[in-house]
Amino acid sequence: MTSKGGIPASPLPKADNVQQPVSNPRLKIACSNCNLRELCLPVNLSMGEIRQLDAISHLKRSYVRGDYLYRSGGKFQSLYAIYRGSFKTQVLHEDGREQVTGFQMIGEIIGLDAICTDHHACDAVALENSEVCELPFNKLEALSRELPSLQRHLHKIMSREIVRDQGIMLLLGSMRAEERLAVFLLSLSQRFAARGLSPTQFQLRMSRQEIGSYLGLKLETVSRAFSQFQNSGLINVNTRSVELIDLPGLRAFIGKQH
Amino acid sequence: MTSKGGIPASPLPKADNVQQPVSNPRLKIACSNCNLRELCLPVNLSMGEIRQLDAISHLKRSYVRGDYLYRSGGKFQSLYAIYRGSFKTQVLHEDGREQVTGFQMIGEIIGLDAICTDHHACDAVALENSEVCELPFNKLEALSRELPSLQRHLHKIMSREIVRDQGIMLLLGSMRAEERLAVFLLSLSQRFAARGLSPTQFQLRMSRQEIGSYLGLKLETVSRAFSQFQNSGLINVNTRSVELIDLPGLRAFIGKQH
DNA sequence: GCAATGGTTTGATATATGTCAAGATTCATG
DNA sequence: CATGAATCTTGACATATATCAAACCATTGC
Repeated sequence: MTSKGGIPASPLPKADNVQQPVSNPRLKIACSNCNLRELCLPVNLSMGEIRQLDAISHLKRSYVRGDYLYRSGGKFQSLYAIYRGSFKTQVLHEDGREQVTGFQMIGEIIGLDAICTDHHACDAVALENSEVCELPFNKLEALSRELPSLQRHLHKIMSREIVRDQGIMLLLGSMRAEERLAVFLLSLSQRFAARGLSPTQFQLRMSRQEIGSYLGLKLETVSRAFSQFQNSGLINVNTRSVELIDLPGLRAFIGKQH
Repeated sequence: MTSKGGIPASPLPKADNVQQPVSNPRLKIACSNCNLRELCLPVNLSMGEIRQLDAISHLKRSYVRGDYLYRSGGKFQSLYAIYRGSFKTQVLHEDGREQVTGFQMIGEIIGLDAICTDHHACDAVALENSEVCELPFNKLEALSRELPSLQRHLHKIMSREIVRDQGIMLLLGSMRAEERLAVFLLSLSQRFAARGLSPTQFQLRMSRQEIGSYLGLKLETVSRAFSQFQNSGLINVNTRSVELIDLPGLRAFIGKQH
């Protein structure tokens, strides 16, 4: 395994959307140990409850680009709250095909796929220097029996993942290439905004090939779609840095015939 | 709303796989009120625990083909365990596009999508005469705080849904039309087998159009793929009745180039 | 039992995306 | 700073699936 627990990550490259634990008031700290946020754990816990949650969350672990957080088939122990950086999850088919099933960023919980069989159903790979906070699932379950609001939040996180996946199914099943890219860019924009980062200027952390895998397209098609948006004046794109110039235009683009 | 709670369903058409509450030993009864099965609720509950579960599950409700079990946007109250028949779930995009996100059959739990927002994120529509057992979610949560094995089972059900959806993403993102149909048929086969029904002979409860929506294909493409399989001697198909002649052949078909 | 309706099959053709290939750009490394 | 390795872009062409259309079949209701 290539994961390097505990080793401090090297400095991040300069970028618009370097994801530091910013103190956005919307993102209240719920777990002082790992600085977990509203996005991953509930805010309506008392200080005492937060301390309980704190007690079960392990120390952070660091990963560099390409490191595996976990691998498909690996034994399930914990969920992970992303504290810094980002990951992709992918499923591999025996014939070598791979499908990126999601990109996860700061504040999101990863590993839910493993609960049903006690073994991970996908790989999770760091897209950049990243840190996660480990949440041993047994302890999380035990604590959520004590704390109904934690229990409900855990259920909501799982349900949200189901809804998100259904949205991807809609995208993969019935949208054209450029619509898929528009949905993808708008979804990133929204997630950055929710974290107090710019919704219109950001760095992509993934390759055209990875975007293509996620969107069910070949990398050339993704590249062409980027160029099309640029030519239409909807975005500015230079390799991995993206500026969304016309958000309403991008939104209007989705669902249009031709 | 077209759902007709409490009205007894009219007699089912004759078919190979009429889904009655058969007493397959693998499918142990876990809830005497609604006769829930291993597939939807845990078997390792004591009689007392089963009685508790029993107490929270409402009486069955009946639906005929086309009835809505719930609609997108509707307030979330309960999960539903399918007791007889089958449903489809679909998400609708404002532009009129629809995507079938799943087909659910006896023993499966439906409604998990609604937990995260307290409102349903998709429609659930009966594909035939069906009955469900309503499980008020508040009560289910409360009881699962008392019964760790129920809690774990609920988590597993949600996690299984996530994994299932990721499988569909792989299918939609990287498989050819005939592979998608093969995966679909094999998945049905396996689910019928798990219910003590024939894994090789069954009636489809959904139209070509619905299969197509689920698989990200047009109905004509689905029809052609059926015909291809028939010509290759892999299956026998006559409108909605299907016989899988060569299961290994179907399996081998998946992942083949061309 | 027959018409009407909706679902299915099949054919001919169009088109969006994939494939292959070359060149350009960016990134990593010594 | 130079070199090589990835990654990205763009073009020409191939192909799988969509679209359009017609005929066929099955189911429903009268």
